[in-house]
Amino acid sequence: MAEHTARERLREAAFALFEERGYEGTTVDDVTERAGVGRTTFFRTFRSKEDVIFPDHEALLAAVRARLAGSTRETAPVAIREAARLVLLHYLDEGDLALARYRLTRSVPALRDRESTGTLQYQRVFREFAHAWMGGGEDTALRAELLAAAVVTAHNHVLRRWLRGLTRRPEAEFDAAMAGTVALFSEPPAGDGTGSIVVFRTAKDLDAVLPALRGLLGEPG
Amino acid sequence: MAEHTARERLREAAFALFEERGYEGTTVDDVTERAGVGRTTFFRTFRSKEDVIFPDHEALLAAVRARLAGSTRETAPVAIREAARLVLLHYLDEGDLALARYRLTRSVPALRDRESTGTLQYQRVFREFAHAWMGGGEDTALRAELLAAAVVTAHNHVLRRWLRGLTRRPEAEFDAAMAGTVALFSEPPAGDGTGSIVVFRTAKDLDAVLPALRGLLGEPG
DNA sequence: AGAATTAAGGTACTTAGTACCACGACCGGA
DNA sequence: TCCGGTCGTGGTACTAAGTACCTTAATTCT
Repeated sequence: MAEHTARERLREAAFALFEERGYEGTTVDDVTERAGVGRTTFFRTFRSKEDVIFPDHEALLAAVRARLAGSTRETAPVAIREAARLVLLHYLDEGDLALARYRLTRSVPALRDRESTGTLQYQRVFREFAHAWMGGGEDTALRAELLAAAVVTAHNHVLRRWLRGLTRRPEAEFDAAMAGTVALFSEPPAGDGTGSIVVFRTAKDLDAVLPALRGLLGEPG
Repeated sequence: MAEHTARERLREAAFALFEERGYEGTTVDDVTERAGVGRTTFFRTFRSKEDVIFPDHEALLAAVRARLAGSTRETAPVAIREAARLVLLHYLDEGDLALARYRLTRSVPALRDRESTGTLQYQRVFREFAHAWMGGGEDTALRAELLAAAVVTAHNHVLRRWLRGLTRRPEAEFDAAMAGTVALFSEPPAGDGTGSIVVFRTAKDLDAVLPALRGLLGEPG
């Protein structure tokens, strides 16, 4: 179990050096030297120099996939919210480490790109499950993609606000943002296929139109 | 203007070799050898080995930015649609080249990642302009992000369908997809701020509720 | 024609990442 | 206790992308 120690030492050495000399100004040899391990060990522990910044990305992605895989069409909305929440909570849990990563990804284009592809992997997972839940047909492909994009975007938005210190209640904000966005793309009622989704704007107040709407829709008991 | 020739020769040699031996199995030296130019010229013409696959990404991004910059809040929806359409048309115009790129990006993870970060750059541009048009406040940041994500997602969806040979009318599909998505995120009517956006589902037919809706909303002349 | 600027090639170097081998610790079995 | 295997680790050597710098040919301006 010296693996654990080596991994930790490498990660700490890397973050420290990246802050001191910058990411590009630090070589892998510098990191291994400070960590007191061999160069080979670095590339055995992390696939690449960038990977040391995103050490548990794969695990987190797998967790999201597992959370979604354990769900069905009926529980899809809550599964999606909770899977995304899983990611948020992971970052919140990291604390300072997440902040250090944020500083790096903001200042180093290569790392920002790397992080972007990471979030797109989440998006892809959400899309695949959402599309499967929608039946997998070509007609629902776009909606699944839009849903996945919206989920990831909303998550990243809240996460970024927290990383910038703009909120102290990230979970609450996340719930609010997620509820608003997922609702837009959720599935129409299954069945006869004659239903409609209506989106409209009005200059009137919501309370003014609500009673009439209820009447219009029949408001079944 | 021998620049043009060298650039063209490099691009053709690169695509040919990538198809023959695969992307990873081809070195930059291989490409320059077939193109009959020096190695230095390659890296002067393209910033990296990956760049040869996406030669005019920067120019296209600038075109999008220019199209958006020449617009105002009032014309925002059409500007966004046309800016995105600009990108689509560029790819349609490329024809076989776009198809070759698609084959490569599908099979080589590094290239897929690279393309992803490219699309995210578009998304970023859309977001910035959309957010500015919404006033730039924190309260509209999420909506701007969602809008940008939706625009890029819809564009990519249609583009991919065309690349896969699933449609012969990409422009028409694009217009349809774009109209549906942009409408969801467009700005509420400016003014007193008392208006509402209503989204609801009904099992009834659209025609059945439409007359009542018109009456409800006052249908001003 | 001669000088100056520009485009291209060549050489040498740095660094990420890979392949392969060697050494030592630990561990089960004879 | 010794022996043989495996595993974690380090070392060496290599490939290939990307950079820095210098040189040379072509073109243009005076």
